[in-house]
Amino acid sequence: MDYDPQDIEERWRERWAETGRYEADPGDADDDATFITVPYPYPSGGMHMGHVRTYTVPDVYARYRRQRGDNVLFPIAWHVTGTPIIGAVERLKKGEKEQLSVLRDTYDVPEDTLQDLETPMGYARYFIEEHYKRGMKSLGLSIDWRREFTTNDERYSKFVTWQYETLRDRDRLEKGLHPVKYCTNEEQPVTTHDLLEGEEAEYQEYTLIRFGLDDAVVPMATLRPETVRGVTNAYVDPDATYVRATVDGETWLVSETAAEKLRLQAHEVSVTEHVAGADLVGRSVTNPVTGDAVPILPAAFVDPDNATGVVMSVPAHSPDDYLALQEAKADDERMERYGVDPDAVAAIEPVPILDVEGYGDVPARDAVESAGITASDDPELEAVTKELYNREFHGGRLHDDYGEFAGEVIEDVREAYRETGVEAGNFDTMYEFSEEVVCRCGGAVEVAEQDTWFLSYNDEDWKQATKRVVENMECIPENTRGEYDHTIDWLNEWPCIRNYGLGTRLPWDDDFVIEPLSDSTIYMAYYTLAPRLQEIPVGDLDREFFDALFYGADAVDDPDPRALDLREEWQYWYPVDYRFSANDLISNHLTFYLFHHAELFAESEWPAGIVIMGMGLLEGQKMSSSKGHVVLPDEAIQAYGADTVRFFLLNSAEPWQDYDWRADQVESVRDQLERFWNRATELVPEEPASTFEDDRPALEHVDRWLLSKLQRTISEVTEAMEGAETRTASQTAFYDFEESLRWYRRRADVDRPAAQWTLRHALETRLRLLAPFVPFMANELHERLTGRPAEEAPWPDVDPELTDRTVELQEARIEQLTEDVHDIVDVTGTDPDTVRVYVAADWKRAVFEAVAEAGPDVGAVMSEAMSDPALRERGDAVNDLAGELVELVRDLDETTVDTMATLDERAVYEAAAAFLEREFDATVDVYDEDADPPDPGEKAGDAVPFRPAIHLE
RNA sequence: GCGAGGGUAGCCAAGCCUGGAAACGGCGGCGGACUCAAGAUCCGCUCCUGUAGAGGUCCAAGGGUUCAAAUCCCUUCCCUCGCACCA
Repeated sequence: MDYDPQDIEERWRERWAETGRYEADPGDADDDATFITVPYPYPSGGMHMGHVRTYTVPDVYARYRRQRGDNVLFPIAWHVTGTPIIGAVERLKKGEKEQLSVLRDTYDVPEDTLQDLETPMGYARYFIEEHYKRGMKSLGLSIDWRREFTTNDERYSKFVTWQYETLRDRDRLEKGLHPVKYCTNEEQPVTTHDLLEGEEAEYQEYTLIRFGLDDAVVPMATLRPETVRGVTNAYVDPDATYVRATVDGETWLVSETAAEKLRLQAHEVSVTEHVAGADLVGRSVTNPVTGDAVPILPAAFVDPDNATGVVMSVPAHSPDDYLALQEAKADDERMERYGVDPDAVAAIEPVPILDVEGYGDVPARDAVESAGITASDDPELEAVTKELYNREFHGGRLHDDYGEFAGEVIEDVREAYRETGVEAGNFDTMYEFSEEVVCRCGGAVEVAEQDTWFLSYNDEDWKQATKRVVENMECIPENTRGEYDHTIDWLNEWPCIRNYGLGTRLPWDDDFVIEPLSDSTIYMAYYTLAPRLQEIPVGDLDREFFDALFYGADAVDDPDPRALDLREEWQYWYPVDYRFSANDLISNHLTFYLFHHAELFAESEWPAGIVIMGMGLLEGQKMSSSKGHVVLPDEAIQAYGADTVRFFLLNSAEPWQDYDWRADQVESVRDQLERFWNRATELVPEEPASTFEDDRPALEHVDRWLLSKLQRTISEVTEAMEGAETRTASQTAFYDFEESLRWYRRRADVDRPAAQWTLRHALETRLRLLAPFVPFMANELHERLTGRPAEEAPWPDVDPELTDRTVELQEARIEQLTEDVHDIVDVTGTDPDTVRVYVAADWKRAVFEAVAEAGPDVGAVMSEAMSDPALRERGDAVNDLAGELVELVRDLDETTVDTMATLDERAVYEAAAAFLEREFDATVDVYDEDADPPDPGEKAGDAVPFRPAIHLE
């Protein structure tokens, strides 16, 4: 019967759906409950091959644990919180070309369905049903479908509400100011998806150095606050409009636009007077740190729309400032026009504040001079500046007048220096974007500061508790452990609410919604409750209900019995044994997951393990739905079958390694599976027999060899699966054993009943090992072979009765001999009629015994051998041979060597003579070297134990 | 810059932790068997040299440790990913 994956797979899908095969419920207390999760998909688009492995790896592990007898729960749900889906719907409604192309071309959304996607939940629902669910079912994922939910469900919101109320009570939430993107036209915060320009823009935190001018503060914005001692002058744009304004009760002088920005950034601002930039030029301002008075000079390069519109000049360390100063000095006329005394300008000299290797006293001068730059419009200036800034930041050491910071490298102390200045009242802070940002409505977007709730991931005791979670957790691969610790150390407060989006409202202020990374930290617990929670009215799911559920009957005055009932269910499944996730989520989602479990649940419910998965490429390149560079699971399953897709994904790399979906490789996998299928069906009997154990025929040497290899396969596959090494496991069960089978078919008369029995036994075992990977094919064949699906059969155990080291070693000799004869045939280009094989003489054998006795040490072997008078005579020859044999034995364990010592080589080769005659179409004669054999090629003397001499005629 | 992971024969890729095989396997290529033929299947070969199972030169580059290094150490070059308030 031909391999027809579509037919086979469809039948199993139906069967699994009809029987609810993977629905898991709590069983007996002594059951082994295994709970496996994976981040729920975010259906802002369709599922493509990049997602497929993410869900297939945990499925394979789940199937493995089930075969090992565990009660396994593998659920899924849908993350619809936040703004991406809303953004996608907006773009669709506006008829954006790019968005329509992604939907129509990349994800094949039918034309008449597009309008259903015009509401957020309609959009989400389409991709959930038509892509994710359909794809997951096609792939045969062993999911308990009764437990699915979305994060927009009202009961889920009740659960998140409980979580955030609890966190607030425990002081893990705090209120504070936070920079947000704010559209000045729409007068509201916007997200990255709302932007027309500047999606890449970053928040830059400027330090404002509070220079003084009479009674007013002139805040100079800088990213390098430590250069404050090197300021020689200030610059304003003489043509721009500045204002005198009251800012938080003080008088400030800033550009007109800066005043507006300061107002957005939580300052009280009222403008009292407009001032022309030119009127400020020529006046002097006082440096708050040094107390020095420096002049304000005119400069056209000052941008009044950036930061405060007033900049300080540090000519010793800024190439721009250095050149601007040179230009000012060279243009007396211009200075005079603005009422600046040219002599005062001429007197300005750069003031160095740090030393940096590779530059002289005045690094900026060196930098521009060595690059041959003379004008501030030189295109090379930017690169030179960047280079200098970098060198100064990473290697610049501050001069002595920096007090406690003297001698320190900028990189290490900039932040501390800044804070000291802020505390002393000399510095302030202002945010600005790194580039221009424009809203889709056309309005300018500025940085605003808004009151926000934060999760206090910076709390030291919370960090410590989370580190204990990591300590007790299994990290796969192990080298990710440090990354969690690193993230915990570095994590700061996290703003956990947004102004809009789908999801749960902040319980005490429904203007805000809890953002996606914050509403998904403990939802694994919700899986254990989801189906039965449906029976409980939403109104009953209050704080008390969940307190009773998660903290027990004693936690509340009047516990709801339904909550206590659910508590048992939760406790049965929790903790999560393995969460399968992706590398880039360590620095946020996964660590949040650990934080919240550490805080909210007892140690016994903490995450037990996380498996990190690598990412997927398509034909060597990153997948991208916007470029259409994706493969949809449906297409691939249609073309190759789900088993092929699964096997390729699991077999081409270990879960934590990156993999590359390549059509030619996938095709080859499909061919391999087909070949396997064809071979297997030849062994399927007319009537399925449940077992052949009762009528096992007498086995021959080769049969025992294959069965012994099979035992080795079982133990290797099992060990690999325990470590979630799906590549090693599938490689071993499939390809490696295939190698053994190839040899077996060559060696054995496979029509014998014993061979048939052996092949069927091996097939049955292998189907069970492969069932997690290719469940459709493995179950089908196993059922045809034995009457029950592979997944109903237990995971194979190693049968010590069938493990036979001696047989394996014997067969290895025959393989070696065959290969050697082949080599000689190839090299000589002859076609022998006679193959003579000479087994090493007895004394050589004795040397091997000495090696086995003394171990891999030539000296020890020699003293052992020399005690034998017969060997002593042969002195040098024994020494040479001992060296050779020690080499041979070095890597082998003692049991193997001892077994080798008992091997009767002559008998082994003679038993294989018939095979060798077939193989080479020649007469094969086996002789003892020391029995005076016919030796036309004078080869017999070359024989060595386990390496017989060969002569071809 | 910081943190992580890499660079292995035409391509993909194992081995590296726990030094001791020109280095698993696949794809592609070449030759052969079977066949009317094609496909499938099977068997060889696929760094260089070689009419005897061998020798030579190799695992980004350069040094070092060692009797012995793809494997350990150092230096350099190159690639990928993350560095947040975004899922």
